[in-house]
Amino acid sequence: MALARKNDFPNKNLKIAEFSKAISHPARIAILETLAKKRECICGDLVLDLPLAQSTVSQHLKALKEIGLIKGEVDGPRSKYCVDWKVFEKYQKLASRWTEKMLEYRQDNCC
Amino acid sequence: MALARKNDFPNKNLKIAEFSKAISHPARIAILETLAKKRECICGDLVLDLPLAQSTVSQHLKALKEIGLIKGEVDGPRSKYCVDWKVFEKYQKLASRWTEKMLEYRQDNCC
DNA sequence: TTATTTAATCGTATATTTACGATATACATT
DNA sequence: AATGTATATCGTAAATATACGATTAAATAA
Repeated sequence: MALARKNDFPNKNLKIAEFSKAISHPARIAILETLAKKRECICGDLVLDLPLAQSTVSQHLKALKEIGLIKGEVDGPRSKYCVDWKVFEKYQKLASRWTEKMLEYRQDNCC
Repeated sequence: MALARKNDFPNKNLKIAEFSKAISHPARIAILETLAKKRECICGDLVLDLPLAQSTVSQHLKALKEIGLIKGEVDGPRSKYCVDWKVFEKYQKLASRWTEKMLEYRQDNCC
């Protein structure tokens, strides 16, 4: 979103939007799932898992890293990644609280 | 996402991504909130609420309508919208099940 | 009928996202 | 030292998203 507009919306909503955007692509969902499931924090195995080029996977990893959902660590010639659970949980709570609050407003539709 | 790629990912993940994308913009979050809170399904009041042009709001409404999260109804010269709660709940469940399943994998980070 | 109001759509500009191949870098192996 | 491997980054193309003003269409009000 354009930087100028960011001030026009409440910060909590910006955070929810940010998290949602992170998981708005199936490749990033798959990456998060794989990192969560594997005991060892996978690196280039992700490339093998996904139907995408190495550079594209790297790009998605960078996006996830930038908002803090994953952490990276260099391990010799390769890179390890893992979910940053503290951050993940923080976002998850924000998002699930929002959807639950939404559902509380539920009523018979007027249209 | 490119159409060709859609077959490369599980359908459930595509749905989660779709929902996430819908709420990946603060304007659409605000629209959903407003529609949920107001008894009457608002129309152009949304434009007054948001720091965006009428045409832009219309565009966001269209996006929400296209994936089914909201429904529209013509009421004289104006348009009423409301949340389609059945659809909202369906997506919400998908998404929250996913995040909860993710959290079950939580373990001490290896990096 | 004519004017007004409301909202969708069109045209368009700009920014962002997604994808790839090529290249660079950093470490390991020989 | 030279080679190989893993991965980040660069350059770039194409698609999509976001925003706006102008226009259109449809209904009401004058």
